Amino acid sequence: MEEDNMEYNAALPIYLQVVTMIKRDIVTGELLLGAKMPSVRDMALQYTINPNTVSRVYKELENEGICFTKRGMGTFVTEESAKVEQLKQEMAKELLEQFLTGMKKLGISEEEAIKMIKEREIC
Amino acid sequence: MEEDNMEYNAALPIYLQVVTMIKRDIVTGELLLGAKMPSVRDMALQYTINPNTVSRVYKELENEGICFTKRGMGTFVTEESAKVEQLKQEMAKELLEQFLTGMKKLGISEEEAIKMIKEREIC
Amino acid sequence: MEEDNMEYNAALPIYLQVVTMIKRDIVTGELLLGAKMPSVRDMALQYTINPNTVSRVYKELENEGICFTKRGMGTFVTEESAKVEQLKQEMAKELLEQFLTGMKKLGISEEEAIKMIKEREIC
Amino acid sequence: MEEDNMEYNAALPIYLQVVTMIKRDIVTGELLLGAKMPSVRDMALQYTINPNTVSRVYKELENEGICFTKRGMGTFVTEESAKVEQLKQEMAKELLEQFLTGMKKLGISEEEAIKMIKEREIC
DNA sequence: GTGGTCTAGACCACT
DNA sequence: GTGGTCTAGACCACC
Repeated sequence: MEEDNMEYNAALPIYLQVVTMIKRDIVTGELLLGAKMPSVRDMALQYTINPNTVSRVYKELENEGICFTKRGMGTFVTEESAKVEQLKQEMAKELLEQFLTGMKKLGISEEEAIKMIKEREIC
Repeated sequence: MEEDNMEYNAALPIYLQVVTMIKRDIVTGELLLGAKMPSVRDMALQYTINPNTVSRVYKELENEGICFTKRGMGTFVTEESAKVEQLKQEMAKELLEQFLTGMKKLGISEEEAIKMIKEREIC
Repeated sequence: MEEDNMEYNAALPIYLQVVTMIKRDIVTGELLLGAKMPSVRDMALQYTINPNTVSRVYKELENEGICFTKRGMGTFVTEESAKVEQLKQEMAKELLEQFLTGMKKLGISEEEAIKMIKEREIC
Repeated sequence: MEEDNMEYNAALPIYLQVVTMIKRDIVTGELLLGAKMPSVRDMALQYTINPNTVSRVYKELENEGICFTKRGMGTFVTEESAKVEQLKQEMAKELLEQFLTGMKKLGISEEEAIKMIKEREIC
């Protein structure tokens, strides 16, 4: 989505931030199932990071079963739609937890939170 | 709440991040209406930031009508509960927007989001 | 066991060879459950490899659940004996497969292989 | 069997590794008794090694009585089946020793090793 | 061209 | 002291 001139959060390793961004692109369909991903060198330029850091990103994504590599061919998005669906659920759940804990810190219950969503819907 | 060993986001000025944390403490009641807030020096130690940055934080909070200063006495939380309630609504709304836009990016509608909250509630 | 002046097989990445050696040390009890492992820098000296390569070794072992890390404290062997037992079984199975496929290539059946083991036992 | 794109172990001289591969081919019958072996040049291409190295391989095989050379005709596999049988036993024994010492290192006895073979057989 | 690996050296946060 | 991360630059095997 927005790669260049990215500002990286100091609290989280760059490679994990890039992992998250790529995951989002896969879930949103910006990166299609089975699609070839940018080469290590290209992505290094896109995200203005070191190629080694990109390798780490790809390795992490591979460990999680989200990508796979063909030697000499490149790195590709998994072809299993179930994997992507699982990823979507995980990311949604994380968002939801952040939201509800944030609300709880403000002293707002889940019922009230749902009510706020619905009221907003009307506007 | 949790001041020390804080990790600051490079993308946002530190003073604004501290402002948010203090607002949250006021909304949750950790800092009561009319209560005396820590001295600039003490808060600088608590948050491990520069006293000048704390001054900026207090100035910002005063501008927003959340705090007021008595010369020679210190800085105090506003005594208007309406102000705090308004603050709570603002912060809640921001959380909600973040949540819903995040979900939208994942291709999840508000209805589905609400459903997820309710399902989670059961567990 | 034998770390220094090691000769590394060109066919397999060094980091995976070291991973295997460490696994063997854990299975044989040379590295006990929960024991502190050498620091990244020490192991780099022991195995005459780069500290970064050791980090990769430790990360791989952690991914496999064989080690865990305490920030600022070091890396430790897992405390779950079940994990070590599983590791032992995996390594034994690999040895067995290598043996039987090797024998098969020589035109020797499993029965004959077993017979050879038993006959050797007598000597 | 598989000559090209071979990966050679840095710990053992290449010529000895090739010797082992050819022995295996003789034992398995891939190279028949008395058969003419490839010319030094052809084998050099097959195994992507230097012709001098092939000469050394043939010399070693001749020393072990596995091959013989007819001047001007080429190199041939021995015609003595007893020699091949002996070779087979030697290679099998080496495999077996490797297997059992490996298992011993894992703390697994010969009886248990045999049991593992049998259990595997059932599957 | 592709990714995979290794080294060297640096800085960081945590204990 | 510990491991974690990042960069820079190199060489390799595979296609």
